[in-house]
Amino acid sequence: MQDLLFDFISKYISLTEGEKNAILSLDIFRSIKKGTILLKEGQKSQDEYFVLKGCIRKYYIIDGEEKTTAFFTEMEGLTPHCAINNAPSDYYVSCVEDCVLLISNADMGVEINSKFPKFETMCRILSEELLAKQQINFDEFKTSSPEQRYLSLIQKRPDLIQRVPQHQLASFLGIKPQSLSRLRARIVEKKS
Amino acid sequence: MQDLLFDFISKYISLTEGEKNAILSLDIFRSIKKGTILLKEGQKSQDEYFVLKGCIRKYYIIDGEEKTTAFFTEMEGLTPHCAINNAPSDYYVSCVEDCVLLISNADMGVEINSKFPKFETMCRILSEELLAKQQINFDEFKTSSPEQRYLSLIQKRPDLIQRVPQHQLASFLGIKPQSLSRLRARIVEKKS
DNA sequence: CACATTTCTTAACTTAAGTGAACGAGTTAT
DNA sequence: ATAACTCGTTCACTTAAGTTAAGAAATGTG
Repeated sequence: MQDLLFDFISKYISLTEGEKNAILSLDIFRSIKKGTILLKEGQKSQDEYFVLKGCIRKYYIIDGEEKTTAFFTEMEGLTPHCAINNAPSDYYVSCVEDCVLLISNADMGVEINSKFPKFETMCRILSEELLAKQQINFDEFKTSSPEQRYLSLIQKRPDLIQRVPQHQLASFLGIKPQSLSRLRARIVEKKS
Repeated sequence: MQDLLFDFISKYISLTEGEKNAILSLDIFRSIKKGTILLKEGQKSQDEYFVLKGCIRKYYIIDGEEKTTAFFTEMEGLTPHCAINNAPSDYYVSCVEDCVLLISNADMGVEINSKFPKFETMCRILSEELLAKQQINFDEFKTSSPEQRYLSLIQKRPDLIQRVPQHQLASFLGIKPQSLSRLRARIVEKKS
């Protein structure tokens, strides 16, 4: 499981054995059961999550309804807004499946960044990459219809459709579960 | 105009006179006329844009139609995806108004980051902040209707509604210009 | 100034998403 | 084993966005 992490890091920077040990000594690997809520609305937390295995989701509760806005799977990380500005969280984070996560906090980040400057370089590159990806996703979302979004999701993240409940996918696509059902039926209809 | 930049930077890190001069010596201030296209689809460019004054917009041309997905105004920066992965750009960037911009490129970034490590720290913090803001925006977009989005835009960026043409705002809100007109009429109707 | 172009609005019609309700299948709890 | 709950689907109905077209207002150009 550690290899997964170091393989990922090696795409960005090279680590010595000493540096690897320094990271391992932080002891931030966590195995977490499906359904566990990692962060609740209103809560203040410094924790950041990086998924080594499994899937976590971010959701709001608006007028009593769950609105899922993002999923994070293998080698994707979530830094909640509340960890940055130290304000109460607006949303929840929970495990869609049994997970292995890296759970780090800002203090550890500061410590490791000051010890290993190249770590900061990696974090900056990662943020910039993620930001660019995020912007492309947002652009695609804005410029397409729910049906197009669903078809594109089938292409780009086919695993999500399997591992995530439909009603969570629906709000991820910006629509209601009933609309997703109908939309799927419409697509099947068209094919035939 | 330089003070605008240094005031902004001072929110994140403190600069010595020497460092300020090093930045000024890069000579990256540019005055640009309204309507100028800074980046075209298909073009490869390393340039990054930071708005000191004015407004730039990012748009796609899909099936012959302009789809505006983002505006950047004072103290906001755009690092096009093509500048990161060195691939042809998917979109256009143009000036909505006469602008004063900082136009930098990746090489200059590398140079200044290696000379002044604290600059890299600022860039990382800026990316992370921007990423978090971006995610909140995306979440809001997903969880609300076009009408709610428009009302929220009036609250959060009232200037945009004044300085940007309606049809560009429409695609920014994820709808057609005609729908925005109708939606506005509907809101006025409700008020009375 | 007059002409062309762009921008915004309105209208009628079509299409798709939201809403409320009901149903069956599968799961969990008692 | 039965009851309670969740989840996905379907249906009928409502509401709003997409589409096509037309015209008015504002802007830019020769």
